[in-house]
Amino acid sequence: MKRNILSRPPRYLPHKIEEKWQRRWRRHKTYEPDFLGAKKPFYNLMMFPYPSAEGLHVGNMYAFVGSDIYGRLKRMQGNDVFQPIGLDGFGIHSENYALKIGRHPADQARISEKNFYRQLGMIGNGFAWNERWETYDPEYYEWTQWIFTQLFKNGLACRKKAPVNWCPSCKTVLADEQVIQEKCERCGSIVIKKELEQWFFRITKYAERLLKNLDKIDWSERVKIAQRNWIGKSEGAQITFQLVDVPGQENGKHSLKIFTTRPDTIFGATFLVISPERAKLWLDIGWQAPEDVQKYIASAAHRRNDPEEKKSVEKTGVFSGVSAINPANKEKISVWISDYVLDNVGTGAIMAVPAHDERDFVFAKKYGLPIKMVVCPHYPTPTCPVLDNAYTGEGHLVASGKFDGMPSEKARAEIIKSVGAKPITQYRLRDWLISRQRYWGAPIPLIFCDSCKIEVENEKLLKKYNKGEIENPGWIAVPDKDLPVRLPRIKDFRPEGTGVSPLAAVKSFYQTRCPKCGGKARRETDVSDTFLDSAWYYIGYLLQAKNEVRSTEYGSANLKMFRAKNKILQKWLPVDMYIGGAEHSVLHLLYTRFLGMAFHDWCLTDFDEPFPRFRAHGLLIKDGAKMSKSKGNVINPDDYIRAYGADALRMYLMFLGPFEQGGDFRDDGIKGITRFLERVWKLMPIAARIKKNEKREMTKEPQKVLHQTIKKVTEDIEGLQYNTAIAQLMICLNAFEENADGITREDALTLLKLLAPFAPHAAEELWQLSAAKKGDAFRSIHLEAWPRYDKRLTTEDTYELIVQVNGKLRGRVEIPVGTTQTDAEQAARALDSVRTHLISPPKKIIFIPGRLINFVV
RNA sequence: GCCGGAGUGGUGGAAUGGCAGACACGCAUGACUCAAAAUCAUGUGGGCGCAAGCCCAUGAGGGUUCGACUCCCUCCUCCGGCACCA
Repeated sequence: MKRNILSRPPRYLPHKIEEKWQRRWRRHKTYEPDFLGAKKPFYNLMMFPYPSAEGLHVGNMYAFVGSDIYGRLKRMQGNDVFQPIGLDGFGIHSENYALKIGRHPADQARISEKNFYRQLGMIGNGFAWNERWETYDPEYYEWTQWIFTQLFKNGLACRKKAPVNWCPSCKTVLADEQVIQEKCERCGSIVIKKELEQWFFRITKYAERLLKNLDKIDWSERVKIAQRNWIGKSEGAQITFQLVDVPGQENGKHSLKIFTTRPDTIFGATFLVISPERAKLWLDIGWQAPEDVQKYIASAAHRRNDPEEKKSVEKTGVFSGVSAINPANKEKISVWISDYVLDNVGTGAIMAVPAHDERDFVFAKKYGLPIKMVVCPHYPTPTCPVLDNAYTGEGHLVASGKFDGMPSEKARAEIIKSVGAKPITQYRLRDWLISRQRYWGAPIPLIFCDSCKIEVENEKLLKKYNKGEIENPGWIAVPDKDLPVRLPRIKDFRPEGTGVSPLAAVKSFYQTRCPKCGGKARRETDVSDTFLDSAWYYIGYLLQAKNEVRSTEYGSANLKMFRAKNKILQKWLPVDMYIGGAEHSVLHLLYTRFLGMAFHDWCLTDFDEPFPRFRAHGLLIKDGAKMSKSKGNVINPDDYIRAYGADALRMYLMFLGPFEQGGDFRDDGIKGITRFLERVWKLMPIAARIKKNEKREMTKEPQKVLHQTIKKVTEDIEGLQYNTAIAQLMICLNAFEENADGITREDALTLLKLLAPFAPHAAEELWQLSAAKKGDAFRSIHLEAWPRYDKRLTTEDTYELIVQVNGKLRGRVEIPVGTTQTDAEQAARALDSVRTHLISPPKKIIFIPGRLINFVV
């Protein structure tokens, strides 16, 4: 084989080799780990894509290649790498497209699937194809449903009536996390609030743990910060104010609880404000409010639901006529109703301290309410400034009775005690709204039985129910043996906007028997949020491990199945390296952590953080803007792969900027990579001429560069600094070409190994041509050992000393490593440029061995 | 408004507080060619200078330091996230 290339050096023709190696790798199961026998399991995961009909775009490829390079390094370093692939094809995103083009989502899924897998195969990643699966596969969503029933049985799923986000275009409710700047995450329509009864997952039960665990996981800092903000912990107090002047009621009969993080400012609380929703509740229980107040309450509620009006930041409000007593100073203050108070935060009521809260200040100014300063930033200077906006910082208390002079931080606890308030921790995080009134999703595996509900209404059970021991009366989980609840193929899958799923019109679907009493019962017809599908997929791949043990063989015995796979789960989980987009900071990544904790608490797994290490990749943009269909700047990798080959595109994508930062896709740079690969191609036959044992006198330079390259490429891949790793490979090639006679075959093969993660096909082809002997069984370069560097060769024995005068570069001298300051100084002074600038004797000499000498005059 | 990230040649981008602009793209000139493409060679931040060389330069302005792209403060611009969260 070697002789061949010597006589007729082959040209680099990517399309001739890439498909060949992709096929061969699959046939030889090059990237399939031995799940039970693996000695050093390494789970390398990249967020799986949702198969949009347009196909894989170059941004997906960017992320996948970045993950693959890391995985390939780990594999060559001797790990058993598992790098799965699948499709997140259930859910609104896929369904909306199907609706748009008028094709059934199930049919569209098959089409997209084929196209996606074709494209994913072309990019040259080391995927374990055997374990792939799709979230809409009934075998997959059987598990999704089983997890749902587990959440239900463990008290983490509950049905609640609450004001929820409703997308008028997608005609379904959405979780808080899926509302991006008041808009639907999928279609961009402005979301409105609707009061509906829905299924929720109790993620709030885990709020503190989700927050605290962030400290122990190794994640991109920006994602941790996003999660911290989203969970939004705030510590404060619940304070009770007695109400007076309630029409037709005795004073002191009613009270109002408010939440504040600044109890220290209570002496400055000059009025209270309640949300319009809260006020409406008062009306409902018989409050005789003046007519204008009633009017306001009705209009404010309307405003909140109007997509146009809700954008307004202008605060409106009305005096309720009711007053309250400030428990700190016993002053009588007015109670207002305003839309700037949110109903779902705290108690839906606040104490307004206009001097120390921006919003209260604006409101007080507008309605001429008193502003009383109680925290002074300049204490003990008695004069406090006249405020033209609120002072929200810390200081010392004034006008606060016996607390005068106390630092505000300290006063918080003291005042809580003195007014008999309750210290409380609040989270911004809300429960995860899981129901969707749509068709294309996993049906929620619950059944409602009227007669079982009535049972709850007997006295004994009712007591339990009231104590919170029985939840969701009448609702029963579909037993494991009846899973999956198959999504029927229906003709009319269009969402109606009536608040129910299209499945609610399918009698054969919802009519069923109660698993408990056997009576007539009705299935839940909503489907679950897509994010439930993706919240456990990392386990899903492992459940697929070794194709022969598929869930069908185990029937519906899911728990048993889980246990049967336990060895594999224990061996491979948690995920060693997870890479994905930062846009999932508070969506997928939060939900997955929540489920991970639940699994752990149910003793299904022995870890509570599924992704101890996560890195967010950057965004690939085009002409400074995000790639999107609407802008028409989405790039399909197919054309580029056809023209330049997958290897060139891979390397180009990785070369255009730091992986974690992203970059701008401009195709003029891809040529440089092609040139590089062609030069590597030409170098191999030259290097092959010299065998190891007849080693010529190796010039020191290229060998040094090679070992520096091993070091740099290894470290850079570990740190996801792919752009500089590629630059170093180029430097190495440049050095090799300059000394083409001095390099050996071994040197060239080492360079190939370093190139392998980036350009897997080209590296494989050249490796097989140059390294493999005729008749040998196929052994992929990607399973070869990663090169190690010789420390002696990465360090120099002389160096260029930088010579500065007053910090300005004046020259350099070559001196041996370890030269003393005196000798270095002497060498430096010998330079003409130093002599001209050193007009007077230096006051000070800074000498940094190995680097520079600086004469300060 | 708050919280992140970033601002460096014509372009993408390199630089543990120590040679600013690695590595590429592009461009220019030359070689090869009838010619072009490809390839190879050389040059390529700005200003002054025949040259050696000198000066200026990392969004703007200050500061710390012998020395700042890098650390600190103030401000401007862009990108991303959150947004009346009490």
